[in-house]
Amino acid sequence: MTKLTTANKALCAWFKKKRAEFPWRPLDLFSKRDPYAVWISETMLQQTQVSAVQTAYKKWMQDFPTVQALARASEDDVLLHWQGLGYYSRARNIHKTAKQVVQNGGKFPSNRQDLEALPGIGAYTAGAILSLAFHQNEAILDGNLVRVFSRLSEWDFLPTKDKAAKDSYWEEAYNWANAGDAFLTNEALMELGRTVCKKTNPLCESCPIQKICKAFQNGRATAFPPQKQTRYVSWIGFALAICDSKGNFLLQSSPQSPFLKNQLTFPIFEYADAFKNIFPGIAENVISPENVKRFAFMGTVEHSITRYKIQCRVLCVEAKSHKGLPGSWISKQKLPQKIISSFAQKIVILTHDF
DNA sequence: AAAACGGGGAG
DNA sequence: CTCCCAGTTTT
Repeated sequence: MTKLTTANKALCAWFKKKRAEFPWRPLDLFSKRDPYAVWISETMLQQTQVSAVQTAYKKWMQDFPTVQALARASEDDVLLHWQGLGYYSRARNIHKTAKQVVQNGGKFPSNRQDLEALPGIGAYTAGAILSLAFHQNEAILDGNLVRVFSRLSEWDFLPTKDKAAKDSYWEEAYNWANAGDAFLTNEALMELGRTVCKKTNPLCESCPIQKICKAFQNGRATAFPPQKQTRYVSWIGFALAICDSKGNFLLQSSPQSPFLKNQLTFPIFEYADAFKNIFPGIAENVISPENVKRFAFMGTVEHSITRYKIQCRVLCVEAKSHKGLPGSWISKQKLPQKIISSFAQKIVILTHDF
């Protein structure tokens, strides 16, 4: 019995005993899971913390219980179910893939290549579906496993460093997947990373695989994996909430914005002088001064989107006519269902006093 | 290889 | 306030 096999047994025993209950986890640990449910939960969990996903997942599965039901739904409805999770391209890709899967007979592919050809399914999600749903010994690699592997071997590099680095991590992931039942091992490794082998304050004394962990033995767990530097960018600008006399608001996608590029929001601009109390000249790119009936500054919205720290002044404008104002005119009551992002929702609130 | 993509929550 | 989190796609 190899060292890894022994460690894997300890890991899985720990997982069976200590695992948390989640809506996407089957009561019977050994049952094969519905590939559709695995796909939805694993995609929701990408870059999103477990606690934030639970409510959205339950509602989703209630309203779209099968891939067929999802394929039939409207894009607006799908996005609405994704509200609050962020990375909305994930929802659009899911919708696309659902239609594709139904088109092809409603069965999910059961091999890596065909799965990864589907929109929104990459190496991680494909491995998750193959192992958790089909019980194949396929590997996964996510942030949790990277942290665990980095500490086990004291690897001072991330898989994003270069191809060799990526190959090392995936090779380790396959070693684990083949050490026992991958459907157990994969989830156990993620659970270990989430609850024990944490980024900060790791609980090494309760770790079931501390015997094979180099970083633990050297008391250097928190030195791994190496830190990646993120730099934040401050973004100052304003949003135009343009309405007509009946209370319809103009929504556009704002391609010149560095964020929320492909979704319906208020026109937004980066503008260093956004805090001057005048009608900003740049607003005239959207609406001509002759078409302005009245306008008012409503306040400032603060929000973070990926690396951008946003300070956004909100300017409400009543237009005399729709002429020369392309986009979608949405009634005030329907704004909350048409606007997906939390950022734009904050703007909606400020328009109430206009 | 690097940047883009969202939001909530922990510390 | 800063930082992190069950990745994928595009540039």
